[in-house]
Amino acid sequence: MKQSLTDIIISAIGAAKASGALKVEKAPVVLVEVPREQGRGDFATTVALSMAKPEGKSPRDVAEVIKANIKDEEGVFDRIEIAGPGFLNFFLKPSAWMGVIRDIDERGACFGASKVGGGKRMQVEFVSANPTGPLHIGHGRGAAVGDSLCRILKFTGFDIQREFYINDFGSQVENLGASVFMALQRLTGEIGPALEPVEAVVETAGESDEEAPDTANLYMGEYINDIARAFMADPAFMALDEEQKKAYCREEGIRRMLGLISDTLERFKVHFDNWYSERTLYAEGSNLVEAAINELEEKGLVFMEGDAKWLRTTQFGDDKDRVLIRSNGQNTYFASDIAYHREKFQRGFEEVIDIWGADHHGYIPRMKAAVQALGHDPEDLQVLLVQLVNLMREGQPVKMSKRAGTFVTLDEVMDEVGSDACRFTFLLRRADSHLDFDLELVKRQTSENPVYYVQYAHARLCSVFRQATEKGVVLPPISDVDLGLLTLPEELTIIKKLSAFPELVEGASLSLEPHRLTYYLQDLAGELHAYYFKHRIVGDDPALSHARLYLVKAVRQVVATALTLLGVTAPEVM
RNA sequence: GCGCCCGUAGCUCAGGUGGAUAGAGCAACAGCCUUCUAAGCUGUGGGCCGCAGGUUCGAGUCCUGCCGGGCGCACCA
Repeated sequence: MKQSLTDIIISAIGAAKASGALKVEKAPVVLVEVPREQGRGDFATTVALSMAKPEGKSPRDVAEVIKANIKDEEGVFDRIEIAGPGFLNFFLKPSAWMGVIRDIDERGACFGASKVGGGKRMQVEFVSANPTGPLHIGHGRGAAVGDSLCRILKFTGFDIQREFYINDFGSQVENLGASVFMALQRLTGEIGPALEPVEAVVETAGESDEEAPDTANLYMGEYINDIARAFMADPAFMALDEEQKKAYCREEGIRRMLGLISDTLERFKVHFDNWYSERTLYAEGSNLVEAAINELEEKGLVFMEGDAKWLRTTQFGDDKDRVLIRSNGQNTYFASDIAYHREKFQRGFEEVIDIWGADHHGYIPRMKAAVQALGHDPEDLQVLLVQLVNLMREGQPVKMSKRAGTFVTLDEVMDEVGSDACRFTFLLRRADSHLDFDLELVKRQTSENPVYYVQYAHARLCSVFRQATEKGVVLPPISDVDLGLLTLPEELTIIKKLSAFPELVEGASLSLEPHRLTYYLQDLAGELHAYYFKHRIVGDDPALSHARLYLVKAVRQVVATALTLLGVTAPEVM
């Protein structure tokens, strides 16, 4: 709708040029938008304002010329007005909108899908939690944002791979192994009872592990004991010697933790296409970290200083140069991250999106610099920051403490509020703004909670169809239905909103902003509820009933599609 | 001290990539169920868009400075 209008305006300007009414030295950018206020038409354009200066005419005069040159071959315009300083306001005939309902009926779940992505190969890496503990609520937000974004990107024609990066190389996994081993020793009585239970080490989204292995840094959660108990139950394990047991605790511990993480994610409806192990980068015979550093060295971007090896990231806009290999000979995490990102591009991805905790924002310039140093455009790496979540209960902050028996893990939050409410709430704000997650509020099934408001609209419409069927209503093919009977203002409002869905999805995709969908859904659900309350869908007049049923069928479809893009279910009964 | 993000209604937040008279939910108050789901609807009040300049036909949106809040500034991961 918007696009065809844009074309009409462009050809009107072309016609004006041909007749000499306008000079048009440079083709103007024609932007068509939906005016905020009622009464200013269905669409408006400001071209006349931007063309006034180069044309040497007043904006209103330019608008007048454009208007005079518009050809309405299909008869969609009710009228065109020139308003204010030179806006062109277009008022469409109601009949011009009805095609949307047919379109939705025809395309079903594909309505809104597009090919703007052009099949571009993209990878989205998110969550990437250390395999040292269960996922918590912060990971949950990253998972919800990342997964919905992937759904939206796919829907708009991008070729997407979801990747989880496993940090299984550094000291944190040594800590995990040591933790499991110690739990084992305690459970078998080899060492004394547990120390005074220390608060579980709960990491924030994005990870940061302190210091070297040391009992003070071991993980103490009950999940560690669970893993140890499972090992104890295995006679083959108990027959191993101490060194073998330690190694098993580490390796099998990682595997089990990843299993738990994966289970939680699946339950959250998040599925990764690929799990990439950091160890891969250090594979014998093909050490990718060495290879990456060598490549940078060949480009003359590496230098030695103070026995350390540095990358000249300042050449690409970073504030200071960064160490790749420390003076003790060990690689920095940055070095393996460079190798990792280099490898992503080598796998053929044209664009790579990383989703990080917002506390890592300082890391972006050096990573972008590294990507450039490797010869890529800095825009080929997009970093999406996700702010931390404040977990609350009844307005009071919840301490992230296992000992206090408060909920911290994503599983526990899902137990309490459910996956749908959890995901929707995470997507209720833009990713980079702080989010208060109030367990009581999210759990509450009232109007305070937008999730149910939207889902209810879907369930309600399903119910309408059930009732209609029970009454013996048989919906004829849409070609036999007179949609022109939909003349109520509420009906037109809804139809216009439906027709805006494809461009909304496109905008959410290109700007990487899944939260736009939650706002759209609340809007659409609101219009539907108001309409439903005020008017009967199925009444005495069969022709009108049929038209209205097709209208609400379209609403139900778009609500379902949008919810699916958010990873939230569209219930048929509530 | 330097860098990034944020500041919009009492609260929580939306406001494509500058457009016309500033948006929603919640909270508050007053109403609506013999009729397709009241997890719903209707109405009312509520604003110096942090402050001060600048850019232009036009600024919540872009630029500069200041104030206030968050985060980050390792040869950690």
